[in-house]
Amino acid sequence: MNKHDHTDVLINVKRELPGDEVLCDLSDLFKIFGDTTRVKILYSLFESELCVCAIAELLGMNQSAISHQLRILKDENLVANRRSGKTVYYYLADDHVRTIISMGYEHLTEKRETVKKEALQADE
Amino acid sequence: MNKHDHTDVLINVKRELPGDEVLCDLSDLFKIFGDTTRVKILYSLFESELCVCAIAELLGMNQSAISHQLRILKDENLVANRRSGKTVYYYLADDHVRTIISMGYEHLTEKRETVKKEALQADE
DNA sequence: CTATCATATGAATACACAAACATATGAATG
DNA sequence: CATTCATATGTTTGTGTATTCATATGATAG
Repeated sequence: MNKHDHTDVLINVKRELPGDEVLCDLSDLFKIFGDTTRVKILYSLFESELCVCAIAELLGMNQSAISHQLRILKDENLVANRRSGKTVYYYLADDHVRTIISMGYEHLTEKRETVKKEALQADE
Repeated sequence: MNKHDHTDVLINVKRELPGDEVLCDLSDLFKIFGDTTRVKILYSLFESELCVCAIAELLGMNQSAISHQLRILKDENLVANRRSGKTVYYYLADDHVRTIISMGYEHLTEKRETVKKEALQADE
């Protein structure tokens, strides 16, 4: 073997790496959070449950667009809904949503601080 | 106003909702995790730092594809690298990566258990 | 049971982006 | 300094998907 060899390291890594299906499910989950509209919807529901047209009004978007996204969120068990007459109220189905988003938020703010620091150092 | 009105609720929601830019950055961050290849790379780095071709070998993919993804991960400050001669070793730059992924993983396992329970109930 | 409001769904379009291919940079070795 | 190995980058192509428009379902009131 002339080119450099990684079999030793890879043995350990492979052992700890979850199966393909799990990793796909994981990225599929994060894909849900990887859309501005969906994040906005979820964040809005932090405060209180909302009906579809309220969300549409809030985000300045089509009712249809919101409905489509809510369906995706519901299919992934991130939101649930209850019907009251003609209107349907959506709410967060899971506290993990809050945690996951907060975690991302924290990462962002730390990153921003780092950028600030670097800018200050560059000024000196 | 005949159609139903949400101004009251929306006032509160609007007050707590972060600005557009923050929410975009947030979804952009999650978008990074929303790709199987990138999740696999990140998960691999949980164990130990790895050079590009080791990752390529591990995932059975092009070196080019891996490089492109590593660049994206680096731009988002999720991984960093060090050079040792010809080879470049990548490693996790931030412990948030572990937390975020673990959080997603946890959500998934709970969801799986719910599905199992439902299946059991359906059997009865 | 018809009209209207609230939501859902189907189809079409437009855009983003991952992977592959080709090629460039960059470091070490003889 | 030319060659080879390791990685990076530019470009293209195909696929996935968010949004919109049009329309369907579902519920209530008169």
